[in-house]
Amino acid sequence: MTDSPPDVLASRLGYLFKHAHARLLDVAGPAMAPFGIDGRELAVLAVLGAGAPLSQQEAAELLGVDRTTMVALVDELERKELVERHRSAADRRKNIVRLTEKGRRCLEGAGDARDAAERRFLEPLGESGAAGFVAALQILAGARPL
Amino acid sequence: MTDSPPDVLASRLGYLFKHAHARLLDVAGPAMAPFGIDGRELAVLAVLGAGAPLSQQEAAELLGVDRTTMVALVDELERKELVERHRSAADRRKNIVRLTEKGRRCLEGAGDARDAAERRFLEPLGESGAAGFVAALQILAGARPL
DNA sequence: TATTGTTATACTCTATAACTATA
DNA sequence: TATAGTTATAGAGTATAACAATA
Repeated sequence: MTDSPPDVLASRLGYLFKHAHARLLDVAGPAMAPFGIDGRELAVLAVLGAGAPLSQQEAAELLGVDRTTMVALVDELERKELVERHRSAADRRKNIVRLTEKGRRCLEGAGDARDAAERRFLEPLGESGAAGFVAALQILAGARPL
Repeated sequence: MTDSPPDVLASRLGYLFKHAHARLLDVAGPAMAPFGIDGRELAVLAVLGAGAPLSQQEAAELLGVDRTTMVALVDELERKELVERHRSAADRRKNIVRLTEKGRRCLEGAGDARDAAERRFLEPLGESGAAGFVAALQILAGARPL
């Protein structure tokens, strides 16, 4: 990553998104590493642990990834014994994906680590600056009604 | 892209960066398409058009891409007749990459189109909100001293 | 020896198409 | 016929290793 980019790039949103995201990964990646998962896997654990039981496809839709991508993601999480597939009794085409006890502990530990990493990442903005930034980002990401 | 993501995701910076960036591409991609280039190619034209003549490696460092990636990028821009390679007389290992007249016109037109697209993207934040957001993003991307 | 550009190669992430089993 | 999961495959984008020309 470039440390001091030229002016022609410093105002380009695409460049700024890419590099800000890369800096976030620099902080959050090592924070989650001790738990043996990365950010995408943590996001899967989070939606599975959030509330109602989900099928693979339902989880994929929530995360905005393809259902074929979800197959590999669940394969890996199952290999790590963090989730289990169960055929749905109501609709035997569906795989209900459940957190294991180990998965729940991992979600909790890695989630806390990632939250702390995000706070460190946002630190340069100050407390109110960080809150305003996240709110703006939620609007731009379409995660919040206008 | 998910339209209304669940709460467990709406506060995650990685998710927000990914989806905000995707929304930006939705707006900026079509805006640049009439000029036959994408955002990465426009970024190359921009650093080449900014000031001093650059070698491939120097341009690659400014953009934060690998020098092997730059080879393919310059190949494509040369095929479109937007840039020209010239062996440096001072150091014959180096390729100085220069904008052609066509490249300069493309930089100007596509640059304006992209600027307008970015303004539309930021519109929901209001004028001062947008300025604050970009300033914060520059800090987080390391594009601006703290 | 080190550096620039280049090629070949591989790896990650993602998407499309086709198959299976269920509905 | 349509859907959920799966597999195979292919396309970006990027990175590593090795080579030729040059320093």
